[in-house]
Amino acid sequence: MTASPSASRDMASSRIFETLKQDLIRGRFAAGEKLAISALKTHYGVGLSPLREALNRLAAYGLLEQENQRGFRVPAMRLEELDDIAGLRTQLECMALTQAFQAGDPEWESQLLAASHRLRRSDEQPDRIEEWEQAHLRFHRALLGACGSPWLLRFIGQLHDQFDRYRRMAPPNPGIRATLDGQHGALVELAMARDIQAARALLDTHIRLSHEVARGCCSPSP
Amino acid sequence: MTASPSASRDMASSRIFETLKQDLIRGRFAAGEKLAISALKTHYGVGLSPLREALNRLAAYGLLEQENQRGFRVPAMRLEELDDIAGLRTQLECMALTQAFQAGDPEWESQLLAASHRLRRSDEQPDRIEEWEQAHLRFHRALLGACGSPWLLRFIGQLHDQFDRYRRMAPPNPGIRATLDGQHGALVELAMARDIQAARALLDTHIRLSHEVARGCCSPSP
DNA sequence: TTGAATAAAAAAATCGATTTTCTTGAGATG
DNA sequence: CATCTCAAGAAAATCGATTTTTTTATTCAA
Repeated sequence: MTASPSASRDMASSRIFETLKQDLIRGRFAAGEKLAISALKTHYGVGLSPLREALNRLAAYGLLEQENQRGFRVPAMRLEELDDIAGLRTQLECMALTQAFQAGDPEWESQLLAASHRLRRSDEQPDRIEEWEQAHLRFHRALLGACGSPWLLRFIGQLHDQFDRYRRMAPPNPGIRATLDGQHGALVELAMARDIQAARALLDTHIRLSHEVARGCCSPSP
Repeated sequence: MTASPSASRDMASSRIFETLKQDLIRGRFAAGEKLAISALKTHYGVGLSPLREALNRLAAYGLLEQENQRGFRVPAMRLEELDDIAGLRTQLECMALTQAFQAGDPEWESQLLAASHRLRRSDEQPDRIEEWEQAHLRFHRALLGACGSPWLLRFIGQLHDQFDRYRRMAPPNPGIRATLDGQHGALVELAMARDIQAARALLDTHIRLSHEVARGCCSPSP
């Protein structure tokens, strides 16, 4: 039973893709920074070919920009783009929520309860940020997972990654954060009751509030 | 003044990406087919590295599937997926249409009229399919281009490419096609009048009708 | 005949080196 | 003093060869 998360069965290009993706979302590179390919090569200990393939995939995904013969660059942080991402995310997630409520079966309810429980546990461990991030992402995926539209879920996931790049750059706001944490539980209750109207309103508020926090990404963190 | 469309200033990987993308949408590869990389290499006359980078980008874009250590495969045609693509495309395009009508300025109107005119000209030349396809794509882009959301436009473009792969595989239907052609002109009129309600209804019908045609992709063409 | 094991062949992924392109800065020119 | 030219250096893109993995073909045992 081999169950390592980043199995070495995967290709080097896939492994470095996932690693770089996480590092980009976590903000380990400066916004607007030009990536020095040979530096990445030595830093991550991979060859040139798999590295370049990963960079190409990330560019197609929207987490990097490729300039003509000038390599790759981390996209700049633009408040205007964050607003676009957040607004569209709200609309797509509300759309998916409605469909998930209509199509959700008992298995979906179970998965949602499980994801909600894991997230609540992570809320209590403020030092384990990466675990909370994973639990949070999985919760939102579980909430909408039953919507029945793979393409909608794909786009929502892509927007979520983009959004998180901004949110994780912003200074934390414990007050708002507590509110957001509570909303996760409330969303589950509304899901069980299939209260579409209230749930849409709450999800809208939830993303809008998170958007407000993320908007701090461009101010200096004191 | 050098103005070639596929300038050789571009990297080989970008050129082969565009070429392969078009060939995939045009259905030059069988659905489900496994791509023989060395065959592509000789057929397109490119090296291995730029080719693999292009394949990786296409996989991230959704026009290819990458299997773990087994290369790349053309996605199968599944009616279920076409329905997903068409349904989501309808919702996203109607969303963008509303925003474009609200934000559209005189420049947008001009571009739309120009694109509409080019498309009507292409309608009259049934032998030049590729030119019509380009004019058609540009018309739909012009219609929604003023919506103000780059991410929404990105997703719509991606869905349009996916949709076209199915539509171009389906046998043509001259009757429906004539109706669809007429709807393009009607959409322009409604755009000029900023009649959001009617335009949304018409765009919905337009995509639904095109969807019906595309659904023929899996039947044998007699 | 079926099924497992394995060796040969084919294909994919990766590496190391080369070619091409961009960037930088010194020196020439107006 | 600003601007231009061009060569040296750095970086990116590409090529050819090697390594790894999968697929196919074959043999042997049940």
